[in-house]
Amino acid sequence: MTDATAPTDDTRAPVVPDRPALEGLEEKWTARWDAQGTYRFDRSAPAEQIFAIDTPPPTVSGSLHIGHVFSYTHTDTIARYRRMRGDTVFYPLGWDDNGLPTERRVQNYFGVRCDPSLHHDPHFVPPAEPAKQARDHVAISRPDFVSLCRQLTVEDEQVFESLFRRLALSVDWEYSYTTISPAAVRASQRGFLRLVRDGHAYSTVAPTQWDVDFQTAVSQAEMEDRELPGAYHRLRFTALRTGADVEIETTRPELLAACVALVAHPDDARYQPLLGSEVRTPLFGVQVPVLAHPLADPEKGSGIAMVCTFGDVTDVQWWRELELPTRTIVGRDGRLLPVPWGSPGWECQDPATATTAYAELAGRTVKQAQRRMVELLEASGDLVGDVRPITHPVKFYERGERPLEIVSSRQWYVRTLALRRRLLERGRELAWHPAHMVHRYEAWVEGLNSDWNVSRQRFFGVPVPVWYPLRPDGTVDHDHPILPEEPALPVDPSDDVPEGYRAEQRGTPGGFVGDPDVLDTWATSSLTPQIAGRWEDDPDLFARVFPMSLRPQSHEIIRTWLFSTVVRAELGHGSLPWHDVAISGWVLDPDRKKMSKSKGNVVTPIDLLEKHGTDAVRYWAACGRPGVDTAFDESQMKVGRRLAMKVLNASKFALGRLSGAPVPGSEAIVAPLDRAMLGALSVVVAEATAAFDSFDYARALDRTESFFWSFCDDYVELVKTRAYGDPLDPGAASARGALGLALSVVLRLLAPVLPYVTEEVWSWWHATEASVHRAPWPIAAELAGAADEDTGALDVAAWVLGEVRRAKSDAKQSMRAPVQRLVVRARADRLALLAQVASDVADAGGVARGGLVREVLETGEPSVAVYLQVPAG
RNA sequence: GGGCGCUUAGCUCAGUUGGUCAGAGCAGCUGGCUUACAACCAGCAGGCCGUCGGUUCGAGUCCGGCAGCGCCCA
Repeated sequence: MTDATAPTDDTRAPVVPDRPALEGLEEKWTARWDAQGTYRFDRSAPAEQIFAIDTPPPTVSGSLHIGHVFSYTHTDTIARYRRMRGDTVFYPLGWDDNGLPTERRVQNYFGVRCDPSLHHDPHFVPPAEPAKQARDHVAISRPDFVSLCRQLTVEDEQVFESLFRRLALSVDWEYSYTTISPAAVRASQRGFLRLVRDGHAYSTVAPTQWDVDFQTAVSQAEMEDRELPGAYHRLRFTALRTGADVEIETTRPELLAACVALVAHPDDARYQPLLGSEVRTPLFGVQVPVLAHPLADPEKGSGIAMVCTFGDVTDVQWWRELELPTRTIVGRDGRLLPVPWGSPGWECQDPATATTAYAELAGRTVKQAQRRMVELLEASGDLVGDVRPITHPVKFYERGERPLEIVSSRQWYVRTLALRRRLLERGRELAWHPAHMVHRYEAWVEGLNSDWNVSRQRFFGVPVPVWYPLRPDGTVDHDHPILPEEPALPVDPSDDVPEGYRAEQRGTPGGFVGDPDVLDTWATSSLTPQIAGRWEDDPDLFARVFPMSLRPQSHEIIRTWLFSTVVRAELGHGSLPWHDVAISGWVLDPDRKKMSKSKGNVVTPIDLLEKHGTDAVRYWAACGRPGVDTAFDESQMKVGRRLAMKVLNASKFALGRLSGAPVPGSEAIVAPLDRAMLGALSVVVAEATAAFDSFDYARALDRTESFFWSFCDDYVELVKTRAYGDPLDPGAASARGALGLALSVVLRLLAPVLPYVTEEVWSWWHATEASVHRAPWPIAAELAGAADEDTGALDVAAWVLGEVRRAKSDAKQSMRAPVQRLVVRARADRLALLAQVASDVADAGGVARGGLVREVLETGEPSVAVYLQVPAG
């Protein structure tokens, strides 16, 4: 039979160490929890009983930092709370091994480079001495490269896992996953193929943001603006009809050869006569139309702009909406391509002149070409006036070093633009903590300007599971992709052969080629609920855990991880991926700057854990309000350590009073002081519970902690004399019962934040196999029989005791100094309360027998007069 | 340029429906070895709650302007 009011049936006579210590608790309990399966997920639980957490999989090739400790602690407090509330918590942790960071690490570590055109070599061994220079790296196939990536990430995962175990994350490690495991690749490819099947994904040639160093396409979510110096150059075009000059301003004169039109605002009177006519470009003598478009800003430069293939996203828009031709001159390596002047598409006034001029530019990087172009224009007299330096935002890949170029290339896209309205609705259905974070999501969805490009021209990642037929002439037929059957997944098209083909047909006319690309890492990470829940591989598990309960994450990846996960759940499952989202803030350095390696202000988490102890570091983390950026503050960890020590010592006192005689039940708790204390605790239980229910671990901790400190400072001092009395005395029995009950409740309230010290104390008076982390969360009913609703008795007692302490301190006396006479003047109702606790107050204050005097006060301020051994005044 | 958030004691921060809300901890100062705790305890001092205006009987608390900081987006 279970009894909600008696959750600690497994108590036993307390055995309290002589000198309790924090040292050694972490090793001891980490091992014990592991051995006992304390945090094991019970997969037989019904879905409605499961609390599933979609934990961020850390990038293991990145470095561990204090931000991990911070945000993962937040999640863990929630997990522990839900577990104590009786939920079956599904709390797996994955490792994100995908993507560029791992690739670069492997290249340098082994001295290799991936060449997707090569095939798997079963006898491959990495070079004994990795070459220093990238150009000397050994070229290997994608499967061999990926295998090296796996090899290295396994080691990295160990480092993370040991930190997280020490941090006491109550994860069930049996359910760990990696984003590059066959199961995750299978899920990712299956998800992609279903998007293709359902028409949510398509491939097309389109202008694409391109990083010229990484040689890959980049999605909108991976781009950022950086302020760079630039300059306006005023270029002179010539109107064909009149021969008049037409001056335009551009920050990218090197793209002049790619010019396909000029545009002006339709209402701009200056250029209305020109609209519909043609002008000739300087140097190359190309005829281009002058067109109208509202995006041309009359205020900017000369008010008329040059449209190129493609200088920026506005060029793309003009190209698309005005149906302009393309003149591609920037190659994928960021250098200017050769141009066949005079041939179709490159018609010009005088091909020989154009060729001569362009010869100065071809093969140069855009930056070099710009310098040379300026010289050429100056020489020809087509550069008008001086260049005007400006600072302007330029698009970069977030990991890149050179500005993105826009190139036309074939990519796979997921249709997100068409989904915008639905995604906004989904965002509003989610419960956001804190609520205002929904704005980040909405701003992002509303600002979407392209479908989600999921192709990446990388090697280590999930291969795009697609082949293409080769026509008899050897060209690729992209319109009839060959898709694998799901049971064949995972596949690597660079190595596997599609149904109906033979390996020898790869790359031959009439044969096939594999898609050389991999999927965007977010295309896989967006499926973490599906991967963790073993979607399709374990339908029973998946049905129980999906949609999940909670997504915890930080705010800077709302536009990437959160957004893409919502997209995939919507397109793949017609649901939200989770009900609640809890956003953690950042860890700032003491100067309120973002912590970063380049600033040298990063602290190694493991050192902190060793220096202050896990509970202390978790305390600091749990003080950081949900969603609020928090300063890194070691002094707060010291406070956490004091709190942990206090738990040990206060428990030693309380449990020391409980040994030797049976612990009284609620019915023995009769002293007004005790009942008032438990009444106050009852309020704290309600507040902490409400706070945790809304994912506010910080508030729950705040309430519990402030109760606990005043419990120690005031209540324990007030009750001490009774607690040391004969256990058979009713006053002593009441004190012992109250101490036991309060300690039990407080330990459980603190357990989510301080897992080690609370477990240690719990073990002093509970059965060996019991864990505070499996104990039921305290509820009001436990206290109901022993608590009085906020009578104020404890309040009055603490007030008078405080006055006594002040008097002794003012008199520079020891707190043990006896008090001859204590006169309390207050209203009658306060005095009535004081009467209930008078002996406790007198005992705690060292007041002589009969020395406590109460005087009723009709008006005026209440006061306490303290007469020490040597009467003052 | 648009959006969101922040601005309370030297420092880090609480203050949830407007009425003991002017608080906590740290740092500082002064005392105290007190049978849970000296890695401790007790006490003291500390602020026109960024600024200007508005609503109200009453405003850190609501509204608007401004300034500074941070982040997101253009």
